[in-house]
Amino acid sequence: MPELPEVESTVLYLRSRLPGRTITDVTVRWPRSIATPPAAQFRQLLLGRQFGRIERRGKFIVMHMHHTARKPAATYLLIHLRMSGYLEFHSVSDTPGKHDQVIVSLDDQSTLNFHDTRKFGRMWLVTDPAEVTAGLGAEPLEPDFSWEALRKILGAHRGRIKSLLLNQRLLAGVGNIYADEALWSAGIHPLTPGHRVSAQKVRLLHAALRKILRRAIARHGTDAGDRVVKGGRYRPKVYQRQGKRCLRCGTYIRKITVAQRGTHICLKCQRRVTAL
DNA sequence: CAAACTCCCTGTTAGC
DNA sequence: TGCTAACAGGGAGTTT
Repeated sequence: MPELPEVESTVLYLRSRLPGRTITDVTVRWPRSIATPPAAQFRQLLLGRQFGRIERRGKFIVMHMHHTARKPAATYLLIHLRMSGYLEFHSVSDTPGKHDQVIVSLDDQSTLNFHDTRKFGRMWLVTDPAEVTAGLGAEPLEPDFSWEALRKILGAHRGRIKSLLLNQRLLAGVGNIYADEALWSAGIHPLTPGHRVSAQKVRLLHAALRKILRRAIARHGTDAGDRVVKGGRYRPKVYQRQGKRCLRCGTYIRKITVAQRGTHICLKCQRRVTAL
């Protein structure tokens, strides 16, 4: 499931091929993949446009589309891969796969295919990316994201820390894999109330988050066996390792449910905080 | 403010 | 073997 590192890897990949390319056709095979505008308009507005800068905000891919004489309004194409989406280049002569929901033809005989088995992914075409990303919280890899900034976020909430880490309005880009990895690394139990995480643990969590996210980007993300991220070489330390031994202490990794999400923990390394 | 639940989807897996 | 039901999960929305 694409999270910050997987989306960042996708962005780096797209940057190597898309800027400068012009769209010659758009085929929407599953209209609900387009959040806005309606599919026909989406296609019409994209025809003849050229790709500009490509960025990431949280788990969103943000692509600037150059304006043209006929289409002067600034336009941004945003993509959220959600559970099962990924982007892949094909040749125009290739037959689209069963799960290719949107196909964008380019002026170099290639196509950009939005493959999405579970159809949860979405694309937006807007004049201002903020229309989509306005509610997002801090970028954990931004230089100004200090441990004090994390402390301020956690200190303001009594909810379970795992829920807080997954909340995109607080932190942008962290999902189930890296939330579990960071909490294990920092030795924090996922049910700990945010405001009860000690300053020392916040420091550890802050360092762990950044280190793990950077490391995962360098490894092109995590291949969690869902084939969404092909060739990702980040190896989780606890995620999906239930029943195996903790790499730090040897205790068996447990799997529990927190906030309706599978959560992997080492009960010895991640002590539950009960004292006030 | 927090937590739980519902919905959107389909491949995978467990159960019979 | 073949079928069905449960399950996973990001995020928006609704209910408790």
